[in-house]
Order: sequence, then structure tokens, then C-alpha cells
Amino acid sequence: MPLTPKDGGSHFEQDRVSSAERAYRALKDLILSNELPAGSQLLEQEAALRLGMSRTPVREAMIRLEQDGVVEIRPRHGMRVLPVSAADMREVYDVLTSLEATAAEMVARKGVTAEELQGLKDAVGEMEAALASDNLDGWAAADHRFHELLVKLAGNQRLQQIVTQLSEQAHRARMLTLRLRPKPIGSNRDHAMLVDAIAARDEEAARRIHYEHRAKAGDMLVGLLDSLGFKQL
Amino acid sequence: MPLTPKDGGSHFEQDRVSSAERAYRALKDLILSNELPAGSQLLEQEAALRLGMSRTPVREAMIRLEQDGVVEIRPRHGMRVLPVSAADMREVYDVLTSLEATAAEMVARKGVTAEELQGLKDAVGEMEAALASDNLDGWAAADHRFHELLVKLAGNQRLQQIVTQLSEQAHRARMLTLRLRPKPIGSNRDHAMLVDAIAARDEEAARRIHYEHRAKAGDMLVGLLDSLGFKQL
DNA sequence: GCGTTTGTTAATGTATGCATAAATCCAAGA
DNA sequence: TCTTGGATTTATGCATACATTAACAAACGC
Repeated sequence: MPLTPKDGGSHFEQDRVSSAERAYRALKDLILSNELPAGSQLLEQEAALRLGMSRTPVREAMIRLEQDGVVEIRPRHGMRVLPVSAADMREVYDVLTSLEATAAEMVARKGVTAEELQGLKDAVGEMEAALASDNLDGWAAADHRFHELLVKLAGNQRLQQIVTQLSEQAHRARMLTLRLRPKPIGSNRDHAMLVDAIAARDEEAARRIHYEHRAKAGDMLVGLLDSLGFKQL
Repeated sequence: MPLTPKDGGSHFEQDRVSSAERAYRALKDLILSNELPAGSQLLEQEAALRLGMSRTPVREAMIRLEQDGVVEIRPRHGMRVLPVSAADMREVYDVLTSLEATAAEMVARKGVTAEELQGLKDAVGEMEAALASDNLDGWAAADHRFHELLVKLAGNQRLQQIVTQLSEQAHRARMLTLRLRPKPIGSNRDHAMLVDAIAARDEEAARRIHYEHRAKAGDMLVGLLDSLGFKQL
């Protein structure tokens, strides 16, 4: 591996990003990685100090995070990382299920190139390999790639952006339950079936398979959170 | 009608809203009402002057509008009201169709109270009355209320918020085509059928009816924009 | 002791200052 | 006329200043 390409698309390190953008990414990372756990609060000044910039760009980042639905800005208490309850996850998964099922249908309808299909198959392969070697984190990463690719192939940028946003809201809960849930055997099977349906241009089947896949995942996640009595995170 | 209650929920005019919030609402109003047409640009300073405040709150408002997908911030040119093409409307309607169909299904599944059902029926009634008296704007307003209420009854706040955002993106195009499209007779019929399906708790029918309703509306809108050669707005 | 009031602190919301660099303009040369 | 180089303007991104007011605490009255 070359020395930290850190890439992002362009090869030349012309990545002049604004402080506001850096703040946005840094704060979001802290939240998604759970370094800033649900419920924690961060004052503008604290964040600014931590990130080595003034309050202004931090403030702008917080505004964006609030619109993303991951934090809440409380007038005198800085931003507060929103706890996500089982009920919240129910909401998120209901919408994700609807949108991703539609995405699967769209992909099957419009068809995919050989490379695109291979991309999906590769992701499924990685999931199977990770699962075979009990690498749950690897499985989760490959699973995420699969869903991401599927939605991208639907070719609807708005759909893609919304799904990304919701996935981020669900991210912490998914990580939390990754080792508490049954092994995702069925999940891999679902994905393989979906790939077949897409290859066969069977919109009907693609929608149904992915709908049920997502619905199952949602039920599992919400059930787990409920049964563990998680009122938050 | 009473003298401009302009309400908003509370009766006492304790509406202390921040300048940033005022800027956000004012700018969004200007855009949705087409006073700032698609493609127009507005510098931070100009907007600040116009709204009687400094650049800071205006800047924050613009950031929110950008995340809403209605403007684009171009580093030296202020914000630019995003033109919406037929392709954009295709995207918006595909997502709306998916989500609203799901909402209809959810509402039918969970059932509604007598008052809630009446609310839907009232909206349908208003649409019919408006149509009978050739009041297209009234019809559009009632139609909007119907869809809004339906989604609200689904009881999923994330779904509701996303649908609202997408509806706003489609708003200008809908207004533009309101008088160019055939009379929305079928639309009223669809809504009446949906209300029946909801009352009968028939999820299946509710989803199908509303799916097709939205799909038809989307096709009509996109087709109209296409045929009129609208590359933007 | 306990509720109330008042004083202090501090976080925010907004305004303003300032360096930077993009955009524009202008002139001169090909 | 078209291009090019550089000067100039100016919108921005960020830092900072400042007034406001909520939050907290301490003092006070009961």
C-alpha cells in the first residue's frame, strides 16, 4: 500500500478543504466512531479548541450535523449527540426498507453492466469470506459496501443521499448489535439471490427479496434493542 | 377568515426567532414563491442587506438551504437557486412515490381514528369543490394538505421530514405545470379510493392505489417538462 | 430547612474585522 | 482582433468582539 494516499478521488493532493468542512467531518467521525457517545454534549468553544479553529466554522459544522439528524443544538448546552432509541431505529429501517427495495427494483429494471454485476458479486464474496473466517467487522464493511453499491447503481442521487443519511443514523446501533445478533448467514443468501434477480432483470423478485431482507434486518435490530432494554444509543 | 392569525401553533406572539431562522425562512419563501427564480444568485452581503442583518446569520441560513437541496453555494458567487430539470423531477418523484406508497400502506395497516379519517375526507372534499369551481390554486393547496396529512398519519417523523423536503424541491415545477396539465380529475378519484382502502384497513390496496397515483403524477410532470423543452426551473 | 430572589458566570447569537484568493479589468503585445 | 500578464476589486472564510440572556449559585426571607 502506498503511503497514505487518503485519496478521495483525485490523485493530486489538491485537497484544500475549508475549516468548516474539516470540522464537519471530524465531528461526524467522532460521533460515528462513538468517541462522542450518544447523549454527550460539546460546546462550540470546546470543539473549536479541540479542532484548532475558531467557533465560526465549528458552528457551521454543527448546523449541518443538526440537519443530518445526528445531533441536536440546545441553545446553552452546545450540541448534543442524539441518542437513538429502538423506536428511532424502527423509523429509520422502515424508510430504508422502502427506499432500498425501490432501488433494487430500479437496478433490476434498468439492468447493469458486467463490471457492475461483478462489483456486487465481489461484495457478496467478501461477505462470505469474512463470515467464514469469523471476521464480523469485515463482514459489516462488505455488507455496507454491497448496499452502498446497490443504491448507487439505481442512479438516483437523491435516493442515494437519503439512504446514506439514514444509514449513518443507524450505524451506531448496527455496530452495537453486530456481536449480539445471530450470525448473518441468511443475509448473505439474500444478497446472492438479489444479485441473481438483478442479473435476470427480474424487478419483481429483486424488490421482494431486498424488501424482505431489509425488513428482517430491521426487525432483528429493533427486537434486539428492545429486548436488551436499550432506551438509547 | 380572521385577520391574519398566521399562527404557527402558539397563540401568544412569543415567537422569538433568531435572525438565522428568519433568514432561512425568508430565503426559502423567496425561492418557493419564485421571487428568486431558478438560476438567480444572491451574495451573502446582498441577502444580509435585504433582510436587515449581518452576513453571519445569512450565511448559516444558506448552509441549511444548501443541505435542503434548493440552492448551491458557489465560493465567489453567493448562493445560486438550483434549477430543477425534468431529470431532477424524475428523481424526486421516484423517491416520493416509493415513500408515500409506503406511508399509505402503513396508515392502512395501523388504522386511523374517525377524526383522522374525516380529515382525509375533508381534504378530498375540498379538492372536489375547488375543481368544480375551477379553482386550480385551491385544488393544489387541498391536494398538498391531503398528501401532508397522509404522511403525517403514518407516524414516522423521518419519513415525514424527507417527504416534505422532496415536496419542496418539486414545488416550483408543480406550480409551473398546474395550468398546463389536464384537469386533475383522476387525482381526486385516486384519493377517494385511497381513503376507502384506509378505512377498510386494506394495506395492499392502499399501497397500490397511492403508488400508482404518485407514479402517474410523476410521469405526467416529467413528460410535461420534457415536452415543453424545459431544461430548467 | 426551603422556596425565592438576586447576582454572577458563561455560552450563545450576531456583528465586524481582516487576510486571502478568485474574478474582473485593462493594457500591451502578437 | 485576440491573447496574456498583471493590477485591482471584492466576496469569502475565518477570527474576534460584544451584547444578551440562560443557567447556576449564593444569599436572603419565611
